[in-house]
Amino acid sequence: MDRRQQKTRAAIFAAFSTLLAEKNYNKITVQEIIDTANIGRTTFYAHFETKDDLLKALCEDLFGHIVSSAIDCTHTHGLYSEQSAPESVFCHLLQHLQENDKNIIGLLSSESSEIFLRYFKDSLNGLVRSQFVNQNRKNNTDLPQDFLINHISGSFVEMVLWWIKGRMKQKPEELDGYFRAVMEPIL
Amino acid sequence: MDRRQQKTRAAIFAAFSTLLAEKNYNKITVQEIIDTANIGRTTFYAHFETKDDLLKALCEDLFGHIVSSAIDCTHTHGLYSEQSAPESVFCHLLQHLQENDKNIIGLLSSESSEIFLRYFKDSLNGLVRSQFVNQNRKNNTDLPQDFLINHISGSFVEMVLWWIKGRMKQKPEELDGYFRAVMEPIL
DNA sequence: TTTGTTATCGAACACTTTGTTCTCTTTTAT
DNA sequence: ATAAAAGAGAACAAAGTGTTCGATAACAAA
Repeated sequence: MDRRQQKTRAAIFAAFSTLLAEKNYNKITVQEIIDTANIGRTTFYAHFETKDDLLKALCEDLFGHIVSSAIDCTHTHGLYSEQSAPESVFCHLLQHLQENDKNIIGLLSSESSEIFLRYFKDSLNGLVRSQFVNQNRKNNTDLPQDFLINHISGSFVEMVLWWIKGRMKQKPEELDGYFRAVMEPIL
Repeated sequence: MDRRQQKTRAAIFAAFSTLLAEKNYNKITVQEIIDTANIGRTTFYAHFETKDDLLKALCEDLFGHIVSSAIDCTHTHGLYSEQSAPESVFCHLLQHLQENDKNIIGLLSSESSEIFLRYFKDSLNGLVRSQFVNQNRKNNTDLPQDFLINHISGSFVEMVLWWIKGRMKQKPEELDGYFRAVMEPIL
């Protein structure tokens, strides 16, 4: 890929992230992104058709990365294989988040956090589902598997949001402990 | 309040809901709302300053209603007072939703469901919190109260979304059972 | 029924944003 | 060095925003 394209794409992503930290997604105009990224109008539209298109690309970049990193983790350990395993996927995800790679934290604490939260949950849902299938785990409850998967990814994502909004005072391991506690009957 | 105002307000809400069922919130223009509601341009702006303002008013109307109805319920029963009480607040909420009062279901299954989901969760959070304070319940876990409150309302709301997206195949009582099962360690 | 008040209407307004097209310049890979 | 590709910048029509104005109709209260 052309170096110029890479730079432009990065500049647009950066400008978009900056603006998202300042104001709501709906209020951000393409013109502002162009100005902040310091690029030509035509250039923006050569990369993305619309603002929504840009959002989608950013999310894929963000969560594709974080989830694929988590999948590597599941190859060695399951979702929560060992009772005392500190290397659980969830803990790994939390640590990854804390490092604030690609400024996911900034986006998840922005006014438009719901958007990213949904994307995050969808990605996570796929991850949890694949683990459920692989494990072929015996369901010790009579709850539908689909419900459980949704409950796990939903609760995790809501917890992450709570964590971030509360300025991330807990350590990832601590938060992982909370999650284990409330998920105890099903994990 | 003037009869004309009531009619106009209702017409705007109806038009807005209709449009939300068709397309994303971001894509809806004030002009479309005006046309669908079949009112004059000036009239719209006499009622609401912006589209966001309209959204806020609609949400307050929706969730103010549903939550206050749930609060009545908590006066007689706690959140989950009796082991076998079918009149739990959560069950009550689910039944209320199923009746589809004010078309909340339509909005929660729309493309812009995240927006309404957040509003719903915030309302619910207040409800759960007040119950926690009133009960002055002994915490059988060592988890922060704030975390628990967030976990309960978050999980509930995520469950509702799952329910609706899955075409609400379960009965409210059934779903309430699921919720009890996964909330077992803390409720 | 009459009267003063008020919501609604519709046209017009300046302004911003959008997405596209054009030509010209610069950068890149080979 | 050269051809291909990417970016800059100006200009454009189209659509949406939020406001102002005067005229009309519906309203509540006397």
